[in-house]
Amino acid sequence: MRRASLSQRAISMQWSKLFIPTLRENPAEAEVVSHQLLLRAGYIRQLAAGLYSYLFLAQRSILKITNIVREEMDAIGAQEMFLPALNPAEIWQESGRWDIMGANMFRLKDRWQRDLCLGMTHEEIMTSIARGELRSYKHLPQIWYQIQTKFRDEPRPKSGLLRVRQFLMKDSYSFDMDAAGLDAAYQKHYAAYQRIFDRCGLKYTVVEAHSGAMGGSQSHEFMVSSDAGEDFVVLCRETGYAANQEKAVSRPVPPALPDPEGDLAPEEFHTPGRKTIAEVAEFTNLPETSQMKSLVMVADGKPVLALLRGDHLLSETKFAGATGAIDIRPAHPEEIREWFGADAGSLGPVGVRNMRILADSALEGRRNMIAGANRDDYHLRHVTPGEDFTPEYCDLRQVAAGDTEITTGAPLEIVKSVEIGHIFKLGYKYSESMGLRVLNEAGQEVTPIMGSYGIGIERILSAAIELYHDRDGMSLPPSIAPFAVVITPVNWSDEKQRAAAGDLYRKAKELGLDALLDDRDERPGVKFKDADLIGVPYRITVGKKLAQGVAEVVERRTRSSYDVPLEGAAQFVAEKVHAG
RNA sequence: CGGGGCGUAGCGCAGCCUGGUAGCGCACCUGCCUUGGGCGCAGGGGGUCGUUGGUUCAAAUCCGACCGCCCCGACCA
Repeated sequence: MRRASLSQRAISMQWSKLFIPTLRENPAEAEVVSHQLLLRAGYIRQLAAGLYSYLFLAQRSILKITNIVREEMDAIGAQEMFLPALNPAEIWQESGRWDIMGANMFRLKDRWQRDLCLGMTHEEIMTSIARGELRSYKHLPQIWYQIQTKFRDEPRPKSGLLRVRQFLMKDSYSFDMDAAGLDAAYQKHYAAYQRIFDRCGLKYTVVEAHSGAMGGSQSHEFMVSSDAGEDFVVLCRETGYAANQEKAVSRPVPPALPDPEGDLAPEEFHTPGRKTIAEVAEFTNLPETSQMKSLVMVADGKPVLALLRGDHLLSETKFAGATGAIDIRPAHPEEIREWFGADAGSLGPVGVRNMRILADSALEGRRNMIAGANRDDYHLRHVTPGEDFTPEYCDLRQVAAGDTEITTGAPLEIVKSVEIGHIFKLGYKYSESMGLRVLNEAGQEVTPIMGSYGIGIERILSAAIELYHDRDGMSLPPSIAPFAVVITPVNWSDEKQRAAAGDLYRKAKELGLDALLDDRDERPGVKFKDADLIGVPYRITVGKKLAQGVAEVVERRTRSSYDVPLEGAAQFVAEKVHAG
């Protein structure tokens, strides 16, 4: 006896009719967990390196994510647009990025041999729209966004959906009259991103990020800690300091041995075959912290000598920032030979005249260290910065394990992370180069200031899987899971269970839940395994307790199980889901 | 772009060294059976052995070239 109003509602999400190609074994090519599970759970299939088809489950999840993004972007007054992915070369040439992007940009020609490319981001297009239409301060501020496919010819696509050649990005762009306006737009995005990632159920950290060589005054990245990540984040639990390793600063561990006192002159000594810091340290019986590391870099074509404490690593990002150069590379061996008269392994700052010498701040105040002599197989002892050579001090080193917070000395952690969002203040880079001008109140032409804000849609899904999985599969947050609840009759050939499960399905739909009915005539084990694998947050099992009018609700993540009266089961789940 | 690994049925793999009928598990189809954690029995379908040259009477197997995919380093949502 069914209620007429309900019996009209068809069961549309019947597992037996859906395409959910789950795999019992992990495909061999998948290394990271999210990649393995996306394949195994039938979310995606690979077409080529860095190109994936999003099957039914992935698409449902992605739609949920984009809806959340859309709602929160709309809530800060951002306006959604849809821009061409296929772009003419000219617009990228205007900003200079046609050349800068190099091989990372997909390029093609049309039938008339005109150059085109596939968009990697949309600063140019957005700015070109703005310059054509925004004329007055009265038109500002504006925030425009899109959720669209981006193309990047990645040198190495990898890790499933984490690094691919075609992906979805929410990118927004703000236009303001002045820095204060940009601050406001930036803060709006910051807050919106927090709401978005909170709603997606992610655990994330907001870190200070490197903002690029041009005009970027401030930048934050939203990071999810994961071994599958490609970034390193430096965190301080005590002070709350959080920064990308590219930008992070720290107090280094003190030198293992105090420097010799006194005003000693550099003194050459023979170090046959000792090239690396470790070899020289062993040979001299002085720790790596007493060595001075000399790296020869080429910054925009000019040689620069970078000096670090022996145990420290150069941060190329910081080095680029310190030199102001765009193009950075280590010098070739022949160049080193030409400039120093010695090979890498015996290089040092003493006597170097023809290039800039940058020294990491950890060398400031040090005395009588070991450095290369610029003569093969020779080193110098008693080298003192500021006396034996004059460097420019700056922060050049990569924060290392064991370093402490720069002001308080509190311990730092270095955490591998996935970047899911990035906000940054562009400044005038595009508005300037592309000629966006508006009149201010005084009738003068001014250049609006811009911000740019991205979110990697697939990365939200991947990061959620990295964060929430166990031996049996995914356990996605209800907000982004393709289904919130699966109703599983243990024995489909049992008429009573079938009817009860159907009723539960309809009830769940009525309550606004994304429900799935597992109507397959499979063994219960198969159904349970599949439900666990695809990560449905709640399962209502209709089985042997049906006779007592009881269904079992299982929470995927905790494995908690609740015996609930049949009529109340859907409501029970709905409350759990809405409680977040 | 530098280094490493792998291409055999939808998935996971063996076979290759030592050339001679292409195999196993899972999945799939049919029937029976079973129904609270990938159940059992029986029968069955499915392969240009990545491509292409070469060696040979004969190549999945030996040699060369190419292509594709994965992983480690330089790039980024």
